[in-house]
Amino acid sequence: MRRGIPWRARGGAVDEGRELIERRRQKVAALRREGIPPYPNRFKPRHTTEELRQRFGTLPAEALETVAETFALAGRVMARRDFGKAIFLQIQDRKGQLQLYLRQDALGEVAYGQARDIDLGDLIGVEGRPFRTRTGELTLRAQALVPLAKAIRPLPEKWHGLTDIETRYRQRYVDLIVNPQVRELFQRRSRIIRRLREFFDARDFLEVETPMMHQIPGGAAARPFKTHHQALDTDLYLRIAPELYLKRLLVGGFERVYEINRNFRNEGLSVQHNPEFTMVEFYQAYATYEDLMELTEELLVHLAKEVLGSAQFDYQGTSVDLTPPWERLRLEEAVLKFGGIGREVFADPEQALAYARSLGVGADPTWSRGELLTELFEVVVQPRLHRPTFILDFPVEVSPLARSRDDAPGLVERFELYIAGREIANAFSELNDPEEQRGRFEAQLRGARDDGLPREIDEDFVRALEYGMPPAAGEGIGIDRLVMLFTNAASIREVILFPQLRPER
RNA sequence: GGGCCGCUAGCUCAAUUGGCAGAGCAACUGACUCUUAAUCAGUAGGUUGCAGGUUCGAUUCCUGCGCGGCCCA
Repeated sequence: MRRGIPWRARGGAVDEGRELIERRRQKVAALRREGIPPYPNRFKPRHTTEELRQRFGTLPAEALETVAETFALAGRVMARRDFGKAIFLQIQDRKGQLQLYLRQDALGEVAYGQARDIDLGDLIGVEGRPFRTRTGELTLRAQALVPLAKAIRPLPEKWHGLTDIETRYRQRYVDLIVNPQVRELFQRRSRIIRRLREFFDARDFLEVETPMMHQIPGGAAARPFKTHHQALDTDLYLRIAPELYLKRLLVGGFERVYEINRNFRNEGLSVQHNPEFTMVEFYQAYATYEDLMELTEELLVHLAKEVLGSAQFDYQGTSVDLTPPWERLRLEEAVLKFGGIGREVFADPEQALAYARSLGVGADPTWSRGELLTELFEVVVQPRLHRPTFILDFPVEVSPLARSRDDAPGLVERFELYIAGREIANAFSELNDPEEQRGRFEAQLRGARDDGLPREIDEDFVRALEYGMPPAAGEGIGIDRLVMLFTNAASIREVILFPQLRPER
């Protein structure tokens, strides 16, 4: 794995701190020699640091002295202050930290001698009674101590901690040990997803799981990851969207479904894009995109209040207010408004193309009006959509799965939700006319540029529509971006436990 | 893919114009039975991301590469 001179440490990712590690390995060997297992799994913690804090956090010292109960905690040693015949340790469990007090006269010489070999980062079990130190800190007076897992690598520095972004992502486990705010962020992410589930469950949606491996990638426009199934001797694609399967379920009679799961897109990485990302996608029969706008307002306000306690919060230095109703702006109107141009520009393809090129959009005459418009939108409008805004009525040629407007067949009943300049959601009234759907797919094939993307009509999806899909509306919400918003994270990598990075060398 | 920035001890960071690679924490030895970034005395720890070039001499200047960050496409 590591190349180069094999007989010397090279400060590589794996070999760093050889001496520090070697010293700790020797401690492990010493424990074994003394018959003390360094990695036992027998100790059962009966309490957490939080329980002690809740029960005794405000109890005065004298009252604490009368507590006869012993407590059993397990945790990681985060700090150590040694006084010769007494030691203070700070241990951390999933709920927080608590100080331990070890005395030679309480533990006995043998046990105390073993305790002196405890290193920062070790996992230990401890039993004892609580008391309050002279400085007022709630502390557990250790009566017995047991090693649970010896750490042979040192933790980062206690004061500055771990700040190197690359190491934080590559070794997220260390990040989580030493950076409490990171732990809290992922706890919040979990809470957001739990509330999301509750929201849909309460509205009689059925949570489902559809294939992650697709024979025909569909439901979105994106380059897929390709893989191969040996036994079937078939190429498969990691899904770029679950849409076509969820709509099959509408056909099957599940009138309200949702799925929270990963999508995979084989495209660039950025502060807003990770190759695998989590979406909630949901479909409701007999609803329109108008209904989903209201549902989305309700959902996000609900989540914000549950998770942040308010519909108003700070994001990256500016305040966001989710109080409905949110602005609704038609796509073309938005481009005209923010671009400061007249309607006539889009009446004339040449003028429109020239305008796009003047803004650095690499458009050419093969682009449809709709493609030009959506591209211009991204450049001219999107970065300036700070307040929550629904962008409505996209061109049909960029929305092959959406239902056309009854009054304007070139447009579809679709919205994208933007908050703080970021696309958060995408929804539409679903196209359920099988003939029209087939026509849209065929038009797509005809208009396909040679960009290396697999092009194939999902015949089974059309066949499903032919059985009759109830009129419906569906929506996808990017969970990672939502979590970014609710955790004030500037990069999507901050809200993904193990973001994709280039291989370490 | 392009531009800019970064990469020095396990961690966080210094190093003047190109002139002896350093500090704090962590570690190690010793002292200390109520500390809170404990304190005190001492010790050890480096292929300065990698490869090449310029130079008497390179952490420093140049080229290429790797990884990361930000911006752009």
